Amino acid sequence: MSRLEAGSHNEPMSYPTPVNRPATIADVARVAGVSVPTVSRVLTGAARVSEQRRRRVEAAIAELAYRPSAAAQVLASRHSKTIAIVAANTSRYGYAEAIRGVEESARAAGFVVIIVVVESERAEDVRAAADAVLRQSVAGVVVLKFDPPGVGALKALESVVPAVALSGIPEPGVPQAVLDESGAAAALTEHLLGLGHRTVHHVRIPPSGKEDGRTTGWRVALQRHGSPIPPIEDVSWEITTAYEVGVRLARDPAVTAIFCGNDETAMGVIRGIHDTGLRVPADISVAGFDDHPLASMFIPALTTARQDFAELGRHGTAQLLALLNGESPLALETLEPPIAIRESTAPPSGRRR
Amino acid sequence: MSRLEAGSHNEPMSYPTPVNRPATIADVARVAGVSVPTVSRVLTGAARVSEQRRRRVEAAIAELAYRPSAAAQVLASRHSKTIAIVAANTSRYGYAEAIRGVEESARAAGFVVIIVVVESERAEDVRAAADAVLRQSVAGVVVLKFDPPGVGALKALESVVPAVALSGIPEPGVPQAVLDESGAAAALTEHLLGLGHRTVHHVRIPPSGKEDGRTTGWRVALQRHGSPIPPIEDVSWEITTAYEVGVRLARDPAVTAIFCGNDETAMGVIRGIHDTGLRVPADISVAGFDDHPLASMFIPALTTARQDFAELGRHGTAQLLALLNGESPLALETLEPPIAIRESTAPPSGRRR
DNA sequence: GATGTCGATGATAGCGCTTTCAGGCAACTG
DNA sequence: CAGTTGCCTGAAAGCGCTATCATCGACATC
Repeated sequence: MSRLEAGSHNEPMSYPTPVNRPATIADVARVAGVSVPTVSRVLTGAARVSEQRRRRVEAAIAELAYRPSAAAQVLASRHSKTIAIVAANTSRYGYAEAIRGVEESARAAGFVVIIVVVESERAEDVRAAADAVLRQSVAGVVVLKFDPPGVGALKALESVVPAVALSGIPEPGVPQAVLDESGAAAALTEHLLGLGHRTVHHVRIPPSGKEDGRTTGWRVALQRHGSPIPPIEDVSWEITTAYEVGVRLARDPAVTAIFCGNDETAMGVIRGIHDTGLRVPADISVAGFDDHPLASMFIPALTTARQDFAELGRHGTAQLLALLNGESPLALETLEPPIAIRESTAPPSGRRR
Repeated sequence: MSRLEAGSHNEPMSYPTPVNRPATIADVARVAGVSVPTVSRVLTGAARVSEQRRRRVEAAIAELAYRPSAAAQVLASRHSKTIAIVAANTSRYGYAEAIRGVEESARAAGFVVIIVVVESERAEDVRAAADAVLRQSVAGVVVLKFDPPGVGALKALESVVPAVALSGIPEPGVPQAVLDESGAAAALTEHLLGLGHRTVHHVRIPPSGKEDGRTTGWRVALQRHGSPIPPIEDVSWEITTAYEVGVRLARDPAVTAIFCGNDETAMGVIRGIHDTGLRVPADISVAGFDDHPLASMFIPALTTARQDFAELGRHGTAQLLALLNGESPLALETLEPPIAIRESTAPPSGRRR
């Protein structure tokens, strides 16, 4: 540590070099007895350095516990090793899992992740998020395009910074990884229809745009079967709204099968049905979506579509990294969620119609 | 935009100023007809600028869609506006909620959040996380000290960078926000004992250290009542392990009440009990912990302790911000989780002993 | 009228790095 | 042995900002 003071001869003598100032590249160079650029070269591998000097530099780095400043590196090299995740939410199941997937892949590739929340789809919130991203000089962005704020953020960023979207609906444009929700939603609806239900009601979670893949798949399957299309029940992310919808639907004798936008909603709906005295699936069948970790523990275990959000995040990140490498990645990568038939769906009882 | 080229007279004429290069402070200064430091002054508010110039600068900023580079600001000012969240996991319920709380408060205070995952408690993983944090020149860190990796990361960082811990056990040392788990765990255990159970079994989730607050509270309550202390059942984060423990405990006729380390585990345990043909709470009572959003929707609804992780995150962040402001915050801030008695606990049936 | 005082401004010097660029040296040519 | 090569190396410049300092009027003071 005293060696850190070696270069301080022309500093005011009043106080010595602060002992805890983190070491800089100049400190390393001094200790190793080489020039600053040489240290930089061993750091970045930009050019060859003689074995002997490399060793001295590495020793000095270890001795000083030196860590290059990311900020300085970005400034000088104009290359950033951070990527931003832009999302409207960070803690709900699908979101959190997707973020986990992105973080894992990013870290594995030596990137650091910043997380930028878009509060709403209002222009000012979208702008605030975009500003935050752009000020950070990130290498690229992964946008969770699961909802209107996500859509807005993507629009604001796609032309300014390398971006990939994670989404539930394939769409031309930006590179994206998509979990094909509409196919799985249709399969689930058809499963219910195949059980003998005359139609399937739908409880919709806040959609990403005009209509999301889950709702579309449901509608398409009903149309294909010539089944009537009942009015959609909307819920918020607040699970009690699902509970209330469950209570309401249970009171309508025409309801025998319900397809819910996600598993949490399905659990709320089932609980609502349960509290009216009806049974799932004996009286009413309920299907969820996502295969939440608790879906198979719920009583009854949920019939649902298996969505691997973490995998989605990993794929998206891989695409972004490819993009940054100049490889032009497939603009679209689709994962097909398989469906899991469990206990919450069964043939209609006949007691209802 | 042509004004951007005003300063490029001595550049090679071969190609014009790249049109999409983001504007720098120098561009703003040129367009506004002021010096660079003046622009900096209106940006940071570090000194007064005449009304007239301030307007011109603001107009130029808007015209050029200028956003100061965070990296350059950090480098020049030695003050960072980013804080790091260090955590072993980002997507499990308590973790995700705590992260959400931190992010919200940080954003409200104008900070950007980077997320650093400590893979395990192994020295190399801890070091990797600490390195990542330190290279980013963050203003401070919030460490989720919920598990051994978190404990390790905190140890590695606390003396190097302003840090606060989020935890379940009050501990002297670093400033921290704590959810007093042991009190709530004891209350839950006492609730079960009060119902007439001879003792309470415990299913432990991966603990943060030797023993976490949930386990301690349980043990203390049993001791206080002079109840026998049954061997602890351990589960991993994988919910199927909880299921298996449920099956196993159901087969032991001595088991009439179970206190689980968290709600997900409780649901797995209940499902396991259910699949052996026994009923909760009729045959066995089960209590969870956390008040997961699904806890009240589960059938039976879970008796549990209400933990507000997001609030914990907000408190921790507030402490960190105070610390950064030089105000020395309370080194310890404790939130008391109240308990919620619901359907999954009841008096013993007498059919078991 | 000479002298301070003060607020607003710009010139200048870095922050900690990477990136030219030119030099030095050894190993090859012919 | 002069004339290339080619590889390492350090000097110097500069990334986009902020901090420090000197300057310059305008105004107040004696």
